[in-house]
Amino acid sequence: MGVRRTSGRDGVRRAAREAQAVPHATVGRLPGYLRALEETAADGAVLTSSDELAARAGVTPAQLRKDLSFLGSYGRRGVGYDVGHLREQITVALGLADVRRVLLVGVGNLGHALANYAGIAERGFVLVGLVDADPAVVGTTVAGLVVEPAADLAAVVARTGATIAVLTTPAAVAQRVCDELVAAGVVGVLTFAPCALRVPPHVDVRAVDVASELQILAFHDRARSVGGGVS
Amino acid sequence: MGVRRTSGRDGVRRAAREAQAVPHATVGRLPGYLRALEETAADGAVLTSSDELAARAGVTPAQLRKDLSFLGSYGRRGVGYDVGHLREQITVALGLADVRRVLLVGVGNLGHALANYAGIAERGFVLVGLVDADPAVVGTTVAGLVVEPAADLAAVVARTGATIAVLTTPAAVAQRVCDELVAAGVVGVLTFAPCALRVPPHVDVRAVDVASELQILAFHDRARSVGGGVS
DNA sequence: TAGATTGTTAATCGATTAACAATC
DNA sequence: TAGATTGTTAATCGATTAACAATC
Repeated sequence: MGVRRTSGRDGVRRAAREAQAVPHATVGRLPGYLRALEETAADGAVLTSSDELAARAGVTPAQLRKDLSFLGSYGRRGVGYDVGHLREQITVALGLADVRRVLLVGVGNLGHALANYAGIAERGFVLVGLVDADPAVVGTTVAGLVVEPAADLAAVVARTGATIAVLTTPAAVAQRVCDELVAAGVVGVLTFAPCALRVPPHVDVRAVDVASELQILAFHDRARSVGGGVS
Repeated sequence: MGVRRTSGRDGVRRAAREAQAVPHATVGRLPGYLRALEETAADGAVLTSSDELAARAGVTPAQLRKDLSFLGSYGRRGVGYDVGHLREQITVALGLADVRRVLLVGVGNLGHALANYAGIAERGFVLVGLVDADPAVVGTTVAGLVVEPAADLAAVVARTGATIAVLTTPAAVAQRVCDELVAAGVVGVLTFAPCALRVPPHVDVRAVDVASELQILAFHDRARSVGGGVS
């Protein structure tokens, strides 16, 4: 920890080392930059600037340049950024150079919707398996995949080589399923279950809780009506 | 801005003033604390501690106490926190004392799933309207509500008094719909569309992008395989 | 050369952590 | 009183911002 900025020779090894040092907050914004670059590319532009890209991504140009500087120096002063090249660099930085295999556990309403969500396949992932505990759902085909029983979870992970899982089970079973996923070798979990998940340090959890998001919006809504309305 | 800690007399007025000063990061964790308290209450406990509550919420006890201190002094030294009372205080702080009205725009796969998501109603919100642009969907009943046409959006906001909207439209129309929502008086937007939304300063946006979340997981996955595996 | 735009530095700001005095 | 646990302080840490030198 605390790798101090050196004068900066040896290119490749530096890039590899620095990847470790990309701040969390920056990593969280990289997907937005990638999205912005894809929009720019779709418009046919070959070159872009921190001003344009930042505007598209909804951040300040200073923030964007700072963030990109953690990945390397991929722009040209006085000129801007090559859209295709920067896109490639961010793709590599995010680990999307090769497609990641995703397993979805819990094929209820939400799981069903996510399985059919095109954005997943379009942005570097393949859905490789579906698992559910409900016998009425097991065996049905969703998004081109046959739903497999919860009892086979470990086997499905092993067979598919999934490293990332999407968890859309009821909260009551989320921790148990998560433990099984981790034991089977999954290292990233995106959970929609409204409960905290405990995982070992080598596993990464991202939690999306729709009700929590609404509650955060409610706070600001309230603050607006109660407070004097300053800014 | 920058209200300096005063010696701390006058209780009620202070609570109201300080609500303005709750840090963003703290606000983001309050829903988790509320959830943890609800679990604790369900277990029949009347009293809890920062240790227990923090464990349930997945944070450190120091973090939890610091966060709660921004709301006021609702615990008793040497004793702990009264579950019901703290729950009430956080509920009030989040602006959930009275139910917030939510409008959902975009009744596709995901919108359908969210409309039927029980967690929304259970945690302080009422779904008051559904809007979609597709004539095949308009007029159908989902989650007990009749889907209304996109052309009536402003009228639906006015009639229902919705202040918060959930946006599950395609990215291509998200900004336009968002503008209409804001013009109609909505002050909080939870969007699932994979694009940055521009809103005036008095409006709050929370964005959930499933593919972005997966990409963030991919980054850590990659860092794990490339890096030496330090921590 | 003049104008444009990056990459980096340094200053500021906000969040987290740890320790402990207050107090039940 | 002794033990427990909060609420607060101060130190640390990380993130953001703004300005500008480097350089195309």
